[in-house]
Amino acid sequence: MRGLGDVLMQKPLTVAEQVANVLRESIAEGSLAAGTPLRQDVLAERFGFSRMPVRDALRQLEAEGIVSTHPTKSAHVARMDATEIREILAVRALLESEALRLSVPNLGNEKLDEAGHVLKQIDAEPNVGRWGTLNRAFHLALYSACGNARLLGLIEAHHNAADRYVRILLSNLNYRSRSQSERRDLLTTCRHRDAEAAVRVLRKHLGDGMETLAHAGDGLAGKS
Amino acid sequence: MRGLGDVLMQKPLTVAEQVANVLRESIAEGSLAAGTPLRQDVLAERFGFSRMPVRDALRQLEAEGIVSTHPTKSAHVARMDATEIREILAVRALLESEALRLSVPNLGNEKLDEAGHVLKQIDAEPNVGRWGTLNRAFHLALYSACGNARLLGLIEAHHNAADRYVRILLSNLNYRSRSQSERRDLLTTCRHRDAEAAVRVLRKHLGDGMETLAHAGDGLAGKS
DNA sequence: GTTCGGATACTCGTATACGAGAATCCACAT
DNA sequence: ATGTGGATTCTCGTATACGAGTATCCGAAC
Repeated sequence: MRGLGDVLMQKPLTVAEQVANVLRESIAEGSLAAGTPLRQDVLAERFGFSRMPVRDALRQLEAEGIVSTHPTKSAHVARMDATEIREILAVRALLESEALRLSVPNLGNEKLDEAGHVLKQIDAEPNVGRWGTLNRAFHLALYSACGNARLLGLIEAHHNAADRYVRILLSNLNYRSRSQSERRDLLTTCRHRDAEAAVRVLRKHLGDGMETLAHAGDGLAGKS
Repeated sequence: MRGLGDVLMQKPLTVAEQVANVLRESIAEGSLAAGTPLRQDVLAERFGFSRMPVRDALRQLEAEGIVSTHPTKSAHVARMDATEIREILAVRALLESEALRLSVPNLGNEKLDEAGHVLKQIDAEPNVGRWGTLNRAFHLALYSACGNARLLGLIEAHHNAADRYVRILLSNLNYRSRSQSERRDLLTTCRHRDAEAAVRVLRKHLGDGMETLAHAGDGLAGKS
Protein backbone atom coordinates (compact mmCIF):
# COMPACT_ATOMS: atom_id res chain seq x y z
CA MET A 1 0.00 0.00 0.00
CA ARG A 2 3.03 2.21 0.13
CA GLY A 3 3.99 4.49 -2.69
CA LEU A 4 0.40 5.44 -3.16
CA GLY A 5 1.58 9.00 -3.52
CA ASP A 6 5.22 9.14 -2.65
CA VAL A 7 5.73 12.28 -4.62
CA LEU A 8 2.94 14.37 -3.28
CA MET A 9 3.44 13.65 0.39
CA GLN A 10 5.80 16.31 1.63
CA LYS A 11 6.38 14.47 4.88
CA PRO A 12 9.84 14.86 6.32
CA LEU A 13 11.76 11.65 5.88
CA THR A 14 12.12 9.83 9.18
CA VAL A 15 15.09 7.62 9.92
CA ALA A 16 12.77 4.64 9.89
CA GLU A 17 11.75 5.36 6.31
CA GLN A 18 15.33 5.75 5.17
CA VAL A 19 16.21 2.43 6.78
CA ALA A 20 13.20 0.84 5.11
CA ASN A 21 14.27 2.22 1.74
CA VAL A 22 17.79 0.88 2.08
CA LEU A 23 16.58 -2.53 3.20
CA ARG A 24 14.01 -2.71 0.42
CA GLU A 25 16.62 -1.94 -2.18
CA SER A 26 19.08 -4.41 -0.69
CA ILE A 27 16.45 -7.13 -0.77
CA ALA A 28 15.35 -6.30 -4.30
CA GLU A 29 18.94 -6.16 -5.45
CA GLY A 30 19.63 -9.56 -3.97
CA SER A 31 22.37 -8.75 -1.47
CA LEU A 32 19.93 -9.81 1.23
CA ALA A 33 18.77 -13.23 0.10
CA ALA A 34 15.46 -14.81 1.01
CA GLY A 35 15.56 -16.24 4.49
CA THR A 36 18.32 -13.94 5.72
CA PRO A 37 17.66 -13.16 9.37
CA LEU A 38 17.20 -9.47 10.15
CA ARG A 39 18.03 -8.94 13.81
CA GLN A 40 17.03 -5.58 15.12
CA ASP A 41 20.12 -4.93 17.17
CA VAL A 42 22.48 -5.98 14.38
CA LEU A 43 20.78 -3.71 11.87
CA ALA A 44 20.65 -0.91 14.42
CA GLU A 45 24.39 -1.08 14.95
CA ARG A 46 25.09 -1.39 11.24
CA PHE A 47 23.03 1.70 10.41
CA GLY A 48 24.24 3.61 13.45
CA PHE A 49 20.77 4.16 14.90
CA SER A 50 18.86 2.59 17.73
CA ARG A 51 16.52 -0.37 17.43
CA MET A 52 13.36 1.74 17.36
CA PRO A 53 13.55 3.11 13.82
CA VAL A 54 14.73 -0.30 12.67
CA ARG A 55 11.65 -1.82 14.25
CA ASP A 56 9.44 0.65 12.42
CA ALA A 57 11.21 -0.10 9.16
CA LEU A 58 10.77 -3.85 9.58
CA ARG A 59 7.09 -3.34 10.34
CA GLN A 60 6.67 -1.33 7.19
CA LEU A 61 8.46 -3.91 5.09
CA GLU A 62 6.32 -6.61 6.64
CA ALA A 63 3.23 -4.72 5.52
CA GLU A 64 4.72 -4.73 2.04
CA GLY A 65 5.16 -8.48 2.26
CA ILE A 66 8.91 -8.69 1.76
CA VAL A 67 9.92 -9.53 5.32
CA SER A 68 8.28 -11.77 7.88
CA THR A 69 8.29 -11.08 11.59
CA HIS A 70 7.41 -13.06 14.66
CA PRO A 71 6.95 -11.65 18.16
CA THR A 72 9.58 -13.84 19.74
CA LYS A 73 11.76 -14.84 16.81
CA SER A 74 13.94 -12.69 14.64
CA ALA A 75 12.57 -11.22 11.43
CA HIS A 76 13.81 -12.58 8.15
CA VAL A 77 13.60 -11.75 4.47
CA ALA A 78 10.36 -13.33 3.31
CA ARG A 79 10.77 -16.63 1.61
CA MET A 80 8.72 -16.91 -1.50
CA ASP A 81 7.82 -20.21 -3.02
CA ALA A 82 6.68 -20.88 -6.55
CA THR A 83 2.99 -20.70 -5.65
CA GLU A 84 3.39 -17.26 -4.11
CA ILE A 85 5.21 -15.94 -7.16
CA ARG A 86 2.43 -17.34 -9.30
CA GLU A 87 -0.12 -15.62 -7.13
CA ILE A 88 1.65 -12.28 -7.31
CA LEU A 89 2.00 -12.43 -11.06
CA ALA A 90 -1.63 -13.45 -11.43
CA VAL A 91 -2.70 -10.47 -9.35
CA ARG A 92 -0.40 -8.23 -11.33
CA ALA A 93 -1.92 -9.47 -14.57
CA LEU A 94 -5.37 -8.66 -13.24
CA LEU A 95 -4.51 -5.22 -11.86
CA GLU A 96 -2.33 -4.12 -14.73
CA SER A 97 -4.70 -5.28 -17.43
CA GLU A 98 -7.42 -3.17 -15.90
CA ALA A 99 -5.13 -0.19 -15.40
CA LEU A 100 -3.95 -0.41 -18.97
CA ARG A 101 -7.49 -0.70 -20.28
CA LEU A 102 -8.51 2.40 -18.33
CA SER A 103 -5.38 4.34 -19.09
CA VAL A 104 -4.85 3.84 -22.82
CA PRO A 105 -7.81 5.97 -24.01
CA ASN A 106 -6.65 8.89 -21.86
CA LEU A 107 -2.95 8.45 -22.41
CA GLY A 108 -1.24 11.68 -23.39
CA ASN A 109 1.68 11.83 -25.78
CA GLU A 110 3.98 13.05 -23.02
CA LYS A 111 3.51 9.85 -21.08
CA LEU A 112 4.02 7.75 -24.18
CA ASP A 113 7.24 9.61 -24.93
CA GLU A 114 8.26 9.16 -21.32
CA ALA A 115 7.74 5.41 -21.63
CA GLY A 116 9.69 5.41 -24.88
CA HIS A 117 12.50 7.28 -23.19
CA VAL A 118 12.63 4.69 -20.43
CA LEU A 119 12.86 1.98 -23.06
CA LYS A 120 15.91 3.69 -24.54
CA GLN A 121 17.38 3.94 -21.08
CA ILE A 122 16.94 0.22 -20.60
CA ASP A 123 18.81 -0.39 -23.84
CA ALA A 124 21.62 1.88 -22.74
CA GLU A 125 21.79 0.79 -19.12
CA PRO A 126 24.70 -1.56 -18.43
CA ASN A 127 23.90 -1.97 -14.73
CA VAL A 128 21.46 -4.83 -14.36
CA GLY A 129 20.56 -3.68 -10.87
CA ARG A 130 18.73 -0.64 -12.19
CA TRP A 131 16.59 -2.52 -14.69
CA GLY A 132 13.99 -3.45 -12.15
CA THR A 133 13.42 0.22 -11.38
CA LEU A 134 13.33 1.17 -15.05
CA ASN A 135 10.95 -1.66 -15.84
CA ARG A 136 8.60 -0.41 -13.15
CA ALA A 137 8.86 3.15 -14.42
CA PHE A 138 7.96 2.00 -17.91
CA HIS A 139 4.87 0.17 -16.79
CA LEU A 140 3.68 2.88 -14.43
CA ALA A 141 4.02 5.49 -17.16
CA LEU A 142 1.64 3.51 -19.33
CA TYR A 143 -0.84 3.08 -16.48
CA SER A 144 -0.59 6.62 -15.18
CA ALA A 145 -3.76 7.85 -16.89
CA CYS A 146 -5.98 5.13 -15.46
CA GLY A 147 -7.58 7.62 -13.09
CA ASN A 148 -7.39 5.41 -10.03
CA ALA A 149 -4.59 6.28 -7.63
CA ARG A 150 -5.29 3.31 -5.40
CA LEU A 151 -5.01 0.91 -8.30
CA LEU A 152 -1.64 2.42 -9.19
CA GLY A 153 -0.53 2.07 -5.59
CA LEU A 154 -1.42 -1.61 -5.55
CA ILE A 155 0.45 -2.18 -8.77
CA GLU A 156 3.54 -0.46 -7.42
CA ALA A 157 3.37 -2.49 -4.22
CA HIS A 158 3.22 -5.72 -6.17
CA HIS A 159 6.12 -4.66 -8.34
CA ASN A 160 8.11 -4.12 -5.16
CA ALA A 161 7.06 -7.47 -3.77
CA ALA A 162 8.14 -9.35 -6.88
CA ASP A 163 11.14 -7.20 -7.72
CA ARG A 164 13.70 -9.69 -6.46
CA TYR A 165 12.45 -12.39 -8.77
CA VAL A 166 11.93 -10.14 -11.74
CA ARG A 167 15.58 -9.22 -11.45
CA ILE A 168 16.47 -12.88 -11.56
CA LEU A 169 14.52 -12.97 -14.81
CA LEU A 170 16.31 -9.94 -16.13
CA SER A 171 19.69 -11.53 -15.54
CA ASN A 172 18.66 -14.11 -18.13
CA LEU A 173 19.90 -12.80 -21.48
CA ASN A 174 17.37 -14.78 -23.43
CA TYR A 175 14.46 -13.41 -21.48
CA ARG A 176 15.91 -9.92 -21.53
CA SER A 177 15.83 -9.43 -25.27
CA ARG A 178 12.43 -11.08 -25.62
CA SER A 179 10.90 -8.99 -22.84
CA GLN A 180 12.40 -5.84 -24.28
CA SER A 181 10.78 -6.54 -27.63
CA GLU A 182 7.52 -7.27 -25.84
CA ARG A 183 7.76 -3.90 -24.11
CA ARG A 184 8.27 -2.32 -27.51
CA ASP A 185 5.14 -4.02 -28.81
CA LEU A 186 3.27 -2.85 -25.76
CA LEU A 187 4.30 0.74 -26.34
CA THR A 188 3.34 0.50 -30.00
CA THR A 189 -0.14 -0.78 -29.29
CA CYS A 190 -0.56 1.97 -26.73
CA ARG A 191 0.48 4.56 -29.28
CA HIS A 192 -2.27 3.26 -31.52
CA ARG A 193 -4.65 3.59 -28.58
CA ASP A 194 -5.60 -0.06 -29.04
CA ALA A 195 -6.35 -1.00 -25.46
CA GLU A 196 -7.39 -4.60 -26.06
CA ALA A 197 -4.34 -5.39 -28.15
CA ALA A 198 -2.18 -3.79 -25.47
CA VAL A 199 -3.80 -5.94 -22.81
CA ARG A 200 -3.11 -9.04 -24.87
CA VAL A 201 0.56 -8.10 -25.19
CA LEU A 202 0.77 -7.34 -21.48
CA ARG A 203 -0.77 -10.64 -20.48
CA LYS A 204 1.63 -12.48 -22.76
CA HIS A 205 4.49 -10.47 -21.27
CA LEU A 206 3.58 -11.43 -17.73
CA GLY A 207 2.77 -14.99 -18.73
CA ASP A 208 6.21 -15.36 -20.28
CA GLY A 209 7.76 -14.11 -17.08
CA MET A 210 5.80 -16.57 -15.02
CA GLU A 211 6.77 -19.44 -17.25
CA THR A 212 10.43 -18.52 -17.31
CA LEU A 213 10.45 -18.18 -13.55
CA ALA A 214 8.70 -21.51 -13.14
CA HIS A 215 11.44 -23.20 -15.16
CA ALA A 216 14.44 -21.25 -13.97
CA GLY A 217 13.24 -20.91 -10.42
CA ASP A 218 12.79 -24.50 -9.34
CA GLY A 219 15.76 -24.06 -7.10
CA LEU A 220 14.50 -20.93 -5.41
CA ALA A 221 11.54 -22.55 -3.74
CA GLY A 222 12.99 -22.73 -0.29
CA LYS A 223 11.02 -23.90 2.66
CA SER A 224 11.59 -22.12 5.92
CA MET B 1 -2.33 -6.49 3.27
CA ARG B 2 -3.25 -7.73 6.70
CA GLY B 3 -5.46 -10.71 7.22
CA LEU B 4 -3.67 -12.61 4.52
CA GLY B 5 -3.77 -15.57 6.80
CA ASP B 6 -4.99 -14.48 10.16
CA VAL B 7 -6.16 -17.92 11.07
CA LEU B 8 -3.13 -19.91 10.21
CA MET B 9 -0.54 -17.68 11.80
CA GLN B 10 -0.19 -18.90 15.34
CA LYS B 11 1.80 -15.85 16.36
CA PRO B 12 1.26 -14.76 19.93
CA LEU B 13 -0.87 -11.63 20.01
CA THR B 14 1.21 -8.60 20.93
CA VAL B 15 -0.26 -5.63 22.74
CA ALA B 16 0.21 -3.59 19.59
CA GLU B 17 -1.98 -5.95 17.60
CA GLN B 18 -4.70 -5.91 20.21
CA VAL B 19 -4.67 -2.12 20.20
CA ALA B 20 -4.81 -2.14 16.41
CA ASN B 21 -7.79 -4.48 16.48
CA VAL B 22 -9.70 -2.32 18.93
CA LEU B 23 -8.96 0.85 16.98
CA ARG B 24 -9.89 -0.77 13.68
CA GLU B 25 -13.22 -1.90 15.06
CA SER B 26 -13.90 1.49 16.64
CA ILE B 27 -13.22 3.19 13.34
CA ALA B 28 -15.31 0.74 11.34
CA GLU B 29 -18.12 1.00 13.85
CA GLY B 30 -18.08 4.77 13.62
CA SER B 31 -17.31 5.74 17.19
CA LEU B 32 -14.08 7.20 15.88
CA ALA B 33 -15.19 9.45 13.05
CA ALA B 34 -13.07 10.45 10.08
CA GLY B 35 -10.65 13.18 11.02
CA THR B 36 -10.57 12.32 14.71
CA PRO B 37 -7.06 12.99 16.00
CA LEU B 38 -5.30 9.97 17.47
CA ARG B 39 -2.64 11.22 19.86
CA GLN B 40 -0.23 8.57 20.95
CA ASP B 41 -0.06 9.60 24.59
CA VAL B 42 -3.82 9.92 24.92
CA LEU B 43 -4.41 6.47 23.45
CA ALA B 44 -1.59 5.04 25.55
CA GLU B 45 -3.18 6.31 28.73
CA ARG B 46 -6.65 5.22 27.67
CA PHE B 47 -5.48 1.67 26.94
CA GLY B 48 -3.19 1.55 29.93
CA PHE B 49 -0.04 0.83 27.95
CA SER B 50 2.90 2.93 26.88
CA ARG B 51 3.18 4.83 23.62
CA MET B 52 5.30 2.20 21.90
CA PRO B 53 2.63 -0.43 21.18
CA VAL B 54 0.25 2.38 20.27
CA ARG B 55 2.81 3.62 17.77
CA ASP B 56 3.07 0.17 16.26
CA ALA B 57 -0.69 -0.11 16.05
CA LEU B 58 -1.02 3.25 14.31
CA ARG B 59 1.66 2.26 11.82
CA GLN B 60 -0.19 -0.93 11.05
CA LEU B 61 -3.46 0.90 10.57
CA GLU B 62 -1.72 3.40 8.35
CA ALA B 63 -0.53 0.53 6.17
CA GLU B 64 -4.16 -0.56 5.96
CA GLY B 65 -5.09 2.93 4.86
CA ILE B 66 -7.55 3.80 7.61
CA VAL B 67 -5.39 6.27 9.54
CA SER B 68 -2.98 8.92 8.32
CA THR B 69 0.20 9.83 10.13
CA HIS B 70 2.67 12.65 9.86
CA PRO B 71 6.11 12.77 11.47
CA THR B 72 5.45 15.99 13.35
CA LYS B 73 1.67 16.15 13.53
CA SER B 74 -0.72 13.88 15.31
CA ALA B 75 -2.23 10.93 13.50
CA HIS B 76 -5.90 11.06 12.60
CA VAL B 77 -8.56 8.75 11.26
CA ALA B 78 -8.17 8.88 7.51
CA ARG B 79 -10.57 11.17 5.76
CA MET B 80 -12.08 9.60 2.70
CA ASP B 81 -13.60 11.67 -0.02
CA ALA B 82 -16.02 10.52 -2.69
CA THR B 83 -13.30 9.85 -5.24
CA GLU B 84 -11.44 7.58 -2.86
CA ILE B 85 -14.57 5.60 -2.10
CA ARG B 86 -15.18 5.26 -5.81
CA GLU B 87 -11.62 4.04 -6.27
CA ILE B 88 -11.92 1.46 -3.53
CA LEU B 89 -15.20 0.12 -4.85
CA ALA B 90 -13.81 -0.02 -8.38
CA VAL B 91 -10.83 -2.01 -7.14
CA ARG B 92 -13.14 -4.26 -5.17
CA ALA B 93 -15.24 -4.88 -8.25
CA LEU B 94 -12.13 -5.86 -10.15
CA LEU B 95 -10.66 -8.09 -7.46
CA GLU B 96 -13.88 -9.75 -6.43
CA SER B 97 -15.08 -10.41 -9.95
CA GLU B 98 -11.89 -12.29 -10.65
CA ALA B 99 -12.00 -14.14 -7.34
CA LEU B 100 -15.57 -15.15 -7.96
CA ARG B 101 -14.82 -16.27 -11.48
CA LEU B 102 -11.95 -18.43 -10.23
CA SER B 103 -13.79 -19.71 -7.20
CA VAL B 104 -17.20 -20.70 -8.51
CA PRO B 105 -16.09 -23.76 -10.51
CA ASN B 106 -14.28 -25.16 -7.47
CA LEU B 107 -16.79 -24.12 -4.87
CA GLY B 108 -17.73 -26.95 -2.56
CA ASN B 109 -21.19 -27.37 -1.11
CA GLU B 110 -19.89 -26.77 2.41
CA LYS B 111 -18.82 -23.26 1.49
CA LEU B 112 -22.12 -22.59 -0.25
CA ASP B 113 -23.99 -23.76 2.82
CA GLU B 114 -21.73 -21.62 4.96
CA ALA B 115 -22.59 -18.59 2.86
CA GLY B 116 -26.27 -19.45 3.11
CA HIS B 117 -25.96 -19.74 6.84
CA VAL B 118 -24.40 -16.28 7.02
CA LEU B 119 -27.31 -14.94 4.99
CA LYS B 120 -29.73 -16.32 7.57
CA GLN B 121 -27.63 -14.76 10.30
CA ILE B 122 -27.90 -11.40 8.60
CA ASP B 123 -31.67 -11.74 8.52
CA ALA B 124 -31.74 -12.59 12.19
CA GLU B 125 -29.16 -10.08 13.39
CA PRO B 126 -30.71 -7.01 15.01
CA ASN B 127 -27.37 -5.32 15.72
CA VAL B 128 -26.43 -3.23 12.71
CA GLY B 129 -22.85 -3.05 13.88
CA ARG B 130 -22.26 -6.72 13.14
CA TRP B 131 -23.55 -6.60 9.58
CA GLY B 132 -20.34 -5.35 8.14
CA THR B 133 -18.55 -8.38 9.53
CA LEU B 134 -21.25 -10.76 8.34
CA ASN B 135 -21.29 -9.18 4.91
CA ARG B 136 -17.55 -9.72 4.63
CA ALA B 137 -17.87 -13.31 5.79
CA PHE B 138 -20.52 -13.97 3.16
CA HIS B 139 -18.37 -12.64 0.34
CA LEU B 140 -15.18 -14.32 1.48
CA ALA B 141 -16.95 -17.67 1.71
CA LEU B 142 -17.91 -17.41 -1.93
CA TYR B 143 -14.37 -16.43 -2.96
CA SER B 144 -12.63 -18.94 -0.75
CA ALA B 145 -12.03 -21.49 -3.51
CA CYS B 146 -10.32 -19.05 -5.86
CA GLY B 147 -6.96 -20.62 -5.16
CA ASN B 148 -5.10 -17.36 -4.65
CA ALA B 149 -4.45 -16.46 -1.04
CA ARG B 150 -2.97 -13.10 -1.92
CA LEU B 151 -6.04 -12.12 -3.87
CA LEU B 152 -8.20 -13.03 -0.88
CA GLY B 153 -5.96 -10.96 1.36
CA LEU B 154 -6.32 -7.92 -0.88
CA ILE B 155 -10.07 -8.31 -0.92
CA GLU B 156 -10.22 -8.54 2.85
CA ALA B 157 -8.01 -5.46 3.20
CA HIS B 158 -10.29 -3.46 0.93
CA HIS B 159 -13.33 -4.60 2.83
CA ASN B 160 -11.69 -3.28 5.98
CA ALA B 161 -10.79 -0.01 4.31
CA ALA B 162 -14.33 0.61 3.14
CA ASP B 163 -16.09 -0.91 6.13
CA ARG B 164 -17.01 2.42 7.69
CA TYR B 165 -18.86 3.52 4.61
CA VAL B 166 -20.46 0.20 3.89
CA ARG B 167 -21.96 0.39 7.37
CA ILE B 168 -23.40 3.77 6.49
CA LEU B 169 -25.00 2.06 3.54
CA LEU B 170 -26.33 -0.73 5.70
CA SER B 171 -28.03 1.72 8.02
CA ASN B 172 -30.20 2.67 5.06
CA LEU B 173 -33.27 0.45 5.23
CA ASN B 174 -33.97 0.75 1.55
CA TYR B 175 -30.50 -0.35 0.57
CA ARG B 176 -30.51 -3.09 3.15
CA SER B 177 -33.39 -5.09 1.75
CA ARG B 178 -32.24 -4.61 -1.82
CA SER B 179 -28.68 -5.66 -1.06
CA GLN B 180 -29.91 -8.67 0.86
CA SER B 181 -31.93 -9.84 -2.12
CA GLU B 182 -28.89 -9.24 -4.33
CA ARG B 183 -26.84 -11.41 -2.02
CA ARG B 184 -29.49 -14.09 -2.35
CA ASP B 185 -29.27 -13.88 -6.13
CA LEU B 186 -25.52 -14.08 -5.91
CA LEU B 187 -25.69 -17.24 -3.82
CA THR B 188 -28.22 -18.78 -6.19
CA THR B 189 -26.08 -18.19 -9.27
CA CYS B 190 -23.11 -19.64 -7.41
CA ARG B 191 -25.12 -22.73 -6.54
CA HIS B 192 -25.79 -23.16 -10.24
CA ARG B 193 -22.05 -22.79 -10.83
CA ASP B 194 -22.79 -20.03 -13.31
CA ALA B 195 -19.70 -17.90 -12.83
CA GLU B 196 -20.48 -15.23 -15.42
CA ALA B 197 -23.99 -14.67 -14.11
CA ALA B 198 -22.59 -14.46 -10.61
CA VAL B 199 -20.09 -11.85 -11.72
CA ARG B 200 -22.87 -9.81 -13.27
CA VAL B 201 -24.85 -9.91 -10.04
CA LEU B 202 -21.77 -8.98 -8.04
CA ARG B 203 -20.93 -6.02 -10.24
CA LYS B 204 -24.48 -4.78 -9.98
CA HIS B 205 -24.33 -5.25 -6.23
CA LEU B 206 -21.19 -3.15 -5.91
CA GLY B 207 -22.43 -0.64 -8.46
CA ASP B 208 -25.60 -0.13 -6.47
CA GLY B 209 -23.54 0.47 -3.37
CA MET B 210 -21.41 3.01 -5.13
CA GLU B 211 -24.42 4.85 -6.46
CA THR B 212 -26.19 4.90 -3.12
CA LEU B 213 -23.04 6.16 -1.42
CA ALA B 214 -22.57 8.84 -4.05
CA HIS B 215 -26.07 10.14 -3.37
CA ALA B 216 -26.25 9.65 0.37
CA GLY B 217 -22.65 10.53 1.01
CA ASP B 218 -22.38 14.01 -0.42
CA GLY B 219 -22.03 15.27 3.09
CA LEU B 220 -19.23 12.93 4.07
CA ALA B 221 -16.69 14.37 1.71
CA GLY B 222 -14.60 16.22 4.26
CA LYS B 223 -11.41 17.94 3.33
CA SER B 224 -8.50 17.70 5.72
C1' DG C 1 -6.40 48.10 14.78
C1' DT C 2 -3.23 45.23 12.48
C1' DT C 3 0.89 42.84 11.85
C1' DC C 4 5.23 40.89 12.92
C1' DG C 5 8.38 38.65 16.11
C1' DG C 6 9.61 35.71 19.80
C1' DA C 7 8.74 32.58 23.44
C1' DT C 8 6.04 28.80 25.01
C1' DA C 9 3.71 24.52 24.72
C1' DC C 10 2.63 20.42 22.37
C1' DT C 11 3.50 16.17 19.77
C1' DC C 12 6.14 13.06 17.66
C1' DG C 13 10.72 10.63 16.71
C1' DT C 14 14.61 8.45 18.74
C1' DA C 15 17.56 6.57 22.46
C1' DT C 16 18.27 3.81 26.41
C1' DA C 17 16.75 0.38 29.88
C1' DC C 18 14.27 -3.51 31.52
C1' DG C 19 11.52 -7.78 31.46
C1' DA C 20 9.50 -11.98 29.29
C1' DG C 21 9.37 -15.77 26.32
C1' DA C 22 11.64 -19.29 23.48
C1' DA C 23 15.42 -22.01 21.88
C1' DT C 24 19.66 -24.14 22.89
C1' DC C 25 23.09 -26.63 25.21
C1' DC C 26 25.04 -29.31 28.75
C1' DA C 27 24.84 -32.36 32.54
C1' DC C 28 22.91 -36.15 34.66
C1' DA C 29 20.27 -40.24 35.03
C1' DT C 30 18.60 -44.30 32.84
C1' DA D 1 24.58 -44.22 24.24
C1' DT D 2 20.41 -41.81 24.60
C1' DG D 3 16.74 -39.20 26.52
C1' DT D 4 15.20 -35.82 29.82
C1' DG D 5 15.53 -31.84 32.80
C1' DG D 6 17.14 -27.42 33.97
C1' DA D 7 19.87 -23.35 33.39
C1' DT D 8 21.71 -20.11 30.23
C1' DT D 9 21.51 -17.14 26.40
C1' DC D 10 19.45 -14.82 22.81
C1' DT D 11 15.88 -11.84 20.76
C1' DC D 12 12.08 -9.34 20.84
C1' DG D 13 8.31 -6.50 23.16
C1' DT D 14 7.39 -2.83 26.28
C1' DA D 15 8.43 1.10 29.41
C1' DT D 16 10.58 5.33 30.41
C1' DA D 17 13.35 9.44 29.15
C1' DC D 18 15.10 12.91 26.19
C1' DG D 19 15.50 15.90 22.11
C1' DA D 20 13.75 18.25 17.88
C1' DG D 21 10.49 20.28 15.04
C1' DT D 22 6.20 22.83 14.48
C1' DA D 23 2.22 25.45 15.59
C1' DT D 24 0.22 28.65 18.62
C1' DC D 25 -0.40 32.56 21.36
C1' DC D 26 0.76 36.81 23.36
C1' DG D 27 2.91 41.23 23.33
C1' DA D 28 4.91 45.09 21.22
C1' DA D 29 5.62 48.17 17.38
C1' DC D 30 3.83 50.44 13.40
